[in-house]
Amino acid sequence: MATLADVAHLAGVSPATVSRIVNGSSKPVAEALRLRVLAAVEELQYVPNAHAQLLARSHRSAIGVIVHDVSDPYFAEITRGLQRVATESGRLVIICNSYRQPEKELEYVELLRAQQAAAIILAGSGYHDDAFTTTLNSKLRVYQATGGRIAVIGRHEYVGDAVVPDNETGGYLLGDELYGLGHRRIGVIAGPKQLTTTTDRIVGLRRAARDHQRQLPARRIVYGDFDRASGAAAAAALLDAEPNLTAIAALNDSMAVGVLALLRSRGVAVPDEVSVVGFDDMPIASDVTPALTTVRLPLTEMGARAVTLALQPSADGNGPRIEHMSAELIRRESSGPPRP
Amino acid sequence: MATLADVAHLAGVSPATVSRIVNGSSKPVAEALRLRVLAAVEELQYVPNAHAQLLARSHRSAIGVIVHDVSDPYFAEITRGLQRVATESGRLVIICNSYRQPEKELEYVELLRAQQAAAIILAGSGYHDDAFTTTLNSKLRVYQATGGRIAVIGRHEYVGDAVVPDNETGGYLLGDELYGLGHRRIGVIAGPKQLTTTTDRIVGLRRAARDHQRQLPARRIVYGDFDRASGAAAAAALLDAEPNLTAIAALNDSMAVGVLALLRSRGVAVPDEVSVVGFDDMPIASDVTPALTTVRLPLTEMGARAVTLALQPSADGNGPRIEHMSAELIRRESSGPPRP
DNA sequence: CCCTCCTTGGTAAGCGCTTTCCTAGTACCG
DNA sequence: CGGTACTAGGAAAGCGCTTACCAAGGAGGG
Repeated sequence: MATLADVAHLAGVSPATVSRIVNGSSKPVAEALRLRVLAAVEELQYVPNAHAQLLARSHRSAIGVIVHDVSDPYFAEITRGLQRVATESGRLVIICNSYRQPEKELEYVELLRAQQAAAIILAGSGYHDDAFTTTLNSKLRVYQATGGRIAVIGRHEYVGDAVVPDNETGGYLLGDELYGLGHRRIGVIAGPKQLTTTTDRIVGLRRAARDHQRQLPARRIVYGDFDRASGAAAAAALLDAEPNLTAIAALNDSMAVGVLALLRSRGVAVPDEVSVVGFDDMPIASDVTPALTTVRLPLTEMGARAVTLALQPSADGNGPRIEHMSAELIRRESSGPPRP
Repeated sequence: MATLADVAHLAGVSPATVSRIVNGSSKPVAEALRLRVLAAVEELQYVPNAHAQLLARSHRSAIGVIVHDVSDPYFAEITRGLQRVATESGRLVIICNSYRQPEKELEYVELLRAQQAAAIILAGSGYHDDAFTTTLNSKLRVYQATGGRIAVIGRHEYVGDAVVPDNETGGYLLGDELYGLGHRRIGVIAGPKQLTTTTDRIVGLRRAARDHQRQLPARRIVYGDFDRASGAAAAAALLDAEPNLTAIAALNDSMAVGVLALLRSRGVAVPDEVSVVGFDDMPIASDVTPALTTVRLPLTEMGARAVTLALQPSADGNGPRIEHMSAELIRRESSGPPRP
């Protein structure tokens, strides 16, 4: 691998000069030298060693993002927005998949610290696990203390700025829609119990029930894994226990798609016999039959905001900034009034 | 940020000792010192600077992967397999999205070289653009010359080892299925013309036509973008031009889903009036109605193989190794015999 | 014509770590 | 008890780059 010194030697100048030319430093350099050096760079196919640069400059540049899984469309969207902004300011994005394992998140915070990341973006739901939250928080605080910036997407119990989607309102919109259509016996397929996303959405659903003078009994809530298979399984369990449900609210679209598949296999018509609604408005929501009524979250935008938040230091140092992102009901064909 | 020297100072030992303890070097260290150092590490929340380590060790560790877009399920699957293997051997994976812009690929090769990546995995289709191919190849060769390893997924015109999915056979399987069912007028919705993936799949389709004593006229091939919207648009164009098609083969599932949506909107029954087949067997293929007949590629496996290939130096230096991954027809409900 | 000031390029001191080589201390043998 | 052979820890030389500081030379003014 060609080094700065090699280039300097070939061009017959000092390393300092090469460095200045290659990085476009403010220091003026004679045109003749400049060309000679550039020619040497080209000849040796010189590319500066990013690690050495980082070490010498000692100012961080990369941005780390910790998600449950990038291949999940939810995080893919967020990551896309995030990458756009980061790339615009010439920063490398390091993507870390925790696969919903809390310990992995801790490891990754450490790794990003080791990588001298300028900021860590924590995307995805938090866990209801106080011990873990405390540990993570203390690790984050250490990172912050050494100048690291932190932004969190979709949870709020951590240090650092936050972009929070309005999960509670989203749940409310879904509940309001179903109760408004006249449904009375509604089953809910929630995500993992320990995720705050899950509980927030349920709280919204409950509030809608209350507003419609109904209630949502705990036995009608089944917990899944936010994936398709668990959606189908949960729907089966729900229908077996409560055969006369008229609507099922799945708390994300993947599970809703699973519900749709199960209902089809049992010959249950949607929405004529049972209405189904999802959450997140993933691309798939509009591709299934019937197209899914769901709640849209501005995911790309959320990713972009998180980076922006992380990169621009808070004007005044008073406390973390929080940006709320609103949820929106997308009405499609999978929901309708219950059969009389 | 605490440094090695800080730890050494706090523990009252030399930096060398701390380094040895922290990295678990082979050199034996007295237990008492060891504990004192570990305590200091804990107290200062010391994490070694990865860049400094890299520089000092001067041996590469990260793996770079260049894909069109990770949020595309096709690449998401590949990346997942790749990450698994890479993480097992303690390597950082740097994901680069080219968004199908050739220049971006060149930039990323440079970036990965700067990052001292141990290997570059090039995933996704190549381009039919000789100038570009030559440039990329020369950049890759420079990288290779300095000890970088290269593996390529799904194309073969480059230096380095390759994992190639059998696109041609996949196309053949699709064609064989449709012609075998009795279809005679088949429309094809291909991907971008300049991608080798597209042309390989078409070649397979043509071979199947020949084997069935038919042919596939160029006017029945429309080129899309591998995304849903272009699938729908292409299907519309195809049907307007050739109203009596009995089958449409989309060369990936996203476009097939678009086709399905368009047909539904026009009230065309699938597969009774028109059969539809896709390619890739993305998760969505089994979620749409009717579920999509398609061709499965072992994507996760391909990602994993690519890393393995890249990391283990070829036993004998004779030429790049090529691993073929077989395609498999997945028969679902979207294809059937043409209406008599 | 001399002195000063500015311009341009070079010198060298790190950035935080690893690792080779060395030294001092200990154990063991004759 | 003296000498050899290890052993455990430290000193220091880089890894490839940036940048503060310095020096030399030329221009311009008195």
